[in-house]
Amino acid sequence: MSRFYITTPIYYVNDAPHVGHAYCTVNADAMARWHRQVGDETLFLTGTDEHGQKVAEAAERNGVSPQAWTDQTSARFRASWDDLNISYDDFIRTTEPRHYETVQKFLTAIYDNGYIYKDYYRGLYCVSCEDYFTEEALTDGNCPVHGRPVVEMEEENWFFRLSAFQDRLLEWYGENPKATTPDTKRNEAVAFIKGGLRDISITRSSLSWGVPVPWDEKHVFYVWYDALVNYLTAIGYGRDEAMTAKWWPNVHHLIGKEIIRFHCVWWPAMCMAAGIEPPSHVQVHGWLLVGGQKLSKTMAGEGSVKLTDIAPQSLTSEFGVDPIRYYLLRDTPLGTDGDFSIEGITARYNTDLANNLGNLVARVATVVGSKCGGLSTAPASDSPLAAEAASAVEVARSAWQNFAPHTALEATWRLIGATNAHLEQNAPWKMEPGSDVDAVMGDALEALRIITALIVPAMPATAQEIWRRIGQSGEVATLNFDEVTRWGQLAAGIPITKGEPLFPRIRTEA
RNA sequence: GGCGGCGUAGCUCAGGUGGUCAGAGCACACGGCUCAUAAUCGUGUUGUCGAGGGUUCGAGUCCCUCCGCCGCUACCA
Repeated sequence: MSRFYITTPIYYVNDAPHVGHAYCTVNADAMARWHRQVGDETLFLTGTDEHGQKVAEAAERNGVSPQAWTDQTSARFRASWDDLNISYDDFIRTTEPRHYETVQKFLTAIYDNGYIYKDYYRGLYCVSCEDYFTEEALTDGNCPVHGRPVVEMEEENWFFRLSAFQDRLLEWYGENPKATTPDTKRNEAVAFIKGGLRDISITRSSLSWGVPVPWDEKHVFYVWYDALVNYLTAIGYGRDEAMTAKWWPNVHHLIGKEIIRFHCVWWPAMCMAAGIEPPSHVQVHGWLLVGGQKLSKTMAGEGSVKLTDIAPQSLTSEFGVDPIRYYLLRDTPLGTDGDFSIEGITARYNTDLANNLGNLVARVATVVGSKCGGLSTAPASDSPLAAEAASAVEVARSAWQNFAPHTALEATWRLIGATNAHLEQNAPWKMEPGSDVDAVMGDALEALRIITALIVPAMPATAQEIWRRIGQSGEVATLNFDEVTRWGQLAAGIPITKGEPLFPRIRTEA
């Protein structure tokens, strides 16, 4: 047995939970569920990032304290994840005492190792924004937000000596080419490092909503520097050495491509500076890009809808939780950008869920009812479906192991297709009740039993419902993947339940 | 500007090291079946593999040029 530690980014509380967050979180959840199925001791971490100037400002605008504000907004993420059936083991908030303690210990270790020094940050500052801008970011030499002149300012900051890690990072990526996947994203990070690393300021003295710098009370850590450390907070860094040693550095950070630099450059360097191993793996995913007609009609008065405008719950309430989970996992391979559209969801729903899987469950139950007295029959050990099932199981296993949910599901649906074909070839509905029908339906039921185990990571609730209908006891998700997917275990004589259609077909207007 | 990627059937895309590599799914057409959510099964059509040139006995697959699209090129979610 091994361990599996997977994380999502912690989401910024000022954002409303949207489909982009859901995409990442559902993928992490499916991965965590699969690893639990194979018996890995699993830790699945998500949470919210609650510091920084924008949060402080939003709280003030709303007339509440920053803590009260983040309490409200963090809860929206929990509600979204509960709705999507996300099985996180820990939900971290960066305003928790445990996080303050770990951040301070971690950054003090870097400080003690000599990689943090005091200097002045110089830049063009907009007084209205209370923010710095680069030359290129200006509009006609003025602040792009307020259109007012910027002033050259300098601020005393603490800096992290990122430049000291350029060679070590390159060496590390040379030895660990799979530390960031897919390769194209790793190449991006490496190219960035090769371009030369500059030191970066990691504290602010202009605001107080952050983790205090232990050796300089006038400063708080810049939000990214506190945020990245959450991955260590959850495993007790600085507080529980045994727990930290147990989970680190074998972690899988699932992130979006927009934050590669922080996770694939800064974060490994920070770990090196603190004297611990860098995270073993960062899996980068692409973005979903909004397309389609309906979305634009319903959600945007004029023009384009952004993915960040779409609340996950607006989708689950219309299509159901498992269909949305399935769509997010199946439609877009992890690592590339994908299209997001209502038409796409509907197509997946009708084709894969209603026609293939749902209909299979229904027709099997009906024929068992009419030809086998409603009771299960035993599968044949030499059924052609046994080989199909073994193949699907093998492909799925390898795919989940390699962060490719869409491949695992594709293989599962090939088995569903093979099972439908098996029924067509044998046409049990034409046969008289007896051993021939029993053999055909035993094979179909057994294939369905294995299919059910295969869809657990993607559609846990649906899996459990099919499990119940085919007369199996207990929770399918708790059964060992390798054992439960072995052909030939279905017992005869168990009542099979027909039930309502699992996924009623969606009628689309022409 | 520099570095990197992409352009393959109507759509979404597979195609390490050149020789069944011209493919899959969806869509479409025809046929079968009627157990099932008008679902399902079988068969089939579509492509000068972005353009041009080169290397080779042989190139989506290597080289050059061009066209088009995209990403990264540093800090404040």
